[in-house]
Amino acid sequence: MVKTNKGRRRIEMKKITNKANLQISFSKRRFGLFKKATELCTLSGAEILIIVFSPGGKVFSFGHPEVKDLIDRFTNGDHNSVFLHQHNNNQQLVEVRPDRNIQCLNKILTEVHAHHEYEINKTKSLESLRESKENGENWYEKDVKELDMNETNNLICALQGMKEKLISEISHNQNYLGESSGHIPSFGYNNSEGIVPRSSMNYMSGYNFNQS
Amino acid sequence: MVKTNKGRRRIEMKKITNKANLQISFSKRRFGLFKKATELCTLSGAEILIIVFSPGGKVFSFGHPEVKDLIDRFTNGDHNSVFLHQHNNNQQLVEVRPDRNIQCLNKILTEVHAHHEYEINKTKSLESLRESKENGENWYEKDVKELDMNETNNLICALQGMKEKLISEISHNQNYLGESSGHIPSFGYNNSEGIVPRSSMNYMSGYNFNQS
DNA sequence: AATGCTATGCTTAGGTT
DNA sequence: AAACCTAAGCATAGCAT
Repeated sequence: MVKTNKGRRRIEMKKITNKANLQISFSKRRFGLFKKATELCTLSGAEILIIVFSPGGKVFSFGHPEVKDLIDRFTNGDHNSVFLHQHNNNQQLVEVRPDRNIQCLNKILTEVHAHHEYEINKTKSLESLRESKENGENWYEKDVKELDMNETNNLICALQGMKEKLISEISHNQNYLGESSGHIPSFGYNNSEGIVPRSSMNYMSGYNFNQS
Repeated sequence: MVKTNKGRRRIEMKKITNKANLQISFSKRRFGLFKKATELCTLSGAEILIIVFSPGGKVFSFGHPEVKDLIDRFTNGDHNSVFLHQHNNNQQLVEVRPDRNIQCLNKILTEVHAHHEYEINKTKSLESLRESKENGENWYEKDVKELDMNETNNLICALQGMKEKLISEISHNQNYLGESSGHIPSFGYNNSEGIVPRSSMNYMSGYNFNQS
């Protein structure tokens, strides 16, 4: 048995051209990345979300422990944020300004937060309309100009609340973050569903995952 | 000068109790994680988002290249998603079902996507109200019951569009994803602002970042 | 406290099975 | 192809400054 194994070799830090090598390397390194994240969570108690869009168009994600909690914490506190990025293949790492980053991250989470309020209002409105429908009313299906007096009153009543909400939004303008309460849409790791322990996989003696 | 350096030593994979060690280890490993992510991006062309909530309450994030693109891609395609997680400190990794994960991730991105349409509509409505205000009209500040005939017509006109939107939402129900177009809120790494090249930092000869 | 050092442990590129 | 093997390369724990 001739040993021709040369061990790991340094590779140039640029996109791998060989397609088979790229797939293998992606797979190994993705796992390595998630393992590092797991270790960081365990050792320091940090909470981490990772989303990886693979070159093959698949999506892999890592979340610990529940992103709902992460969003809550992010939304309520003030934080620093640092972006690291390798810039233009020029062998340098760059740092993005924390204040800019916090704006970026705040934006996405603000969208999520704000949208939830929108969802609540929409649900109420839809229920109100359905209720009318169940009561045999049909004014909401007519054009406004065709409504009779009673139906017009119904419309005006139903829309009164919306008008108030609209006006109140003028004063809120776009600062709708920070004072709403209630459920925030959550995603990520969830202890109560979807967890599949892999009994044959021991953390210390090796690891492998199906990419599915 | 006596060399007492014993080199790296294996540590137990559990939360570090010594607070100073924890901080140093977190800092080093967070950087290592982001470096691995950078390499994975460069080597395979993957696109990655990482958010880390530190034990100290800070938030660090990594994004490449722009999350807008990531959201677009995620929203339009079908993907597989794999969660890795160390479960209950029992030295095993677990895998979360891809179909559950995709639902979770879809949810958050759907929220973002849908909220943008809401934002567009809100902006239009607000502009319409401001326009009226600039024209010296003040019907929108009165209670509905106090409006005169002309003002009532204004209100009905302004609300006609909202009613139509509301009704159209009945048919859409909650399947508002997938057919909207236009700008999607974006965050993350952005080439055009906030990038701070660190001239003294060479990728090959070492690296360090301020945690800020 | 943040950075430098370095021996050791861990990751992984390329090969083999 | 998918899992295994091996040694070179890389990350980092503990210490020093």
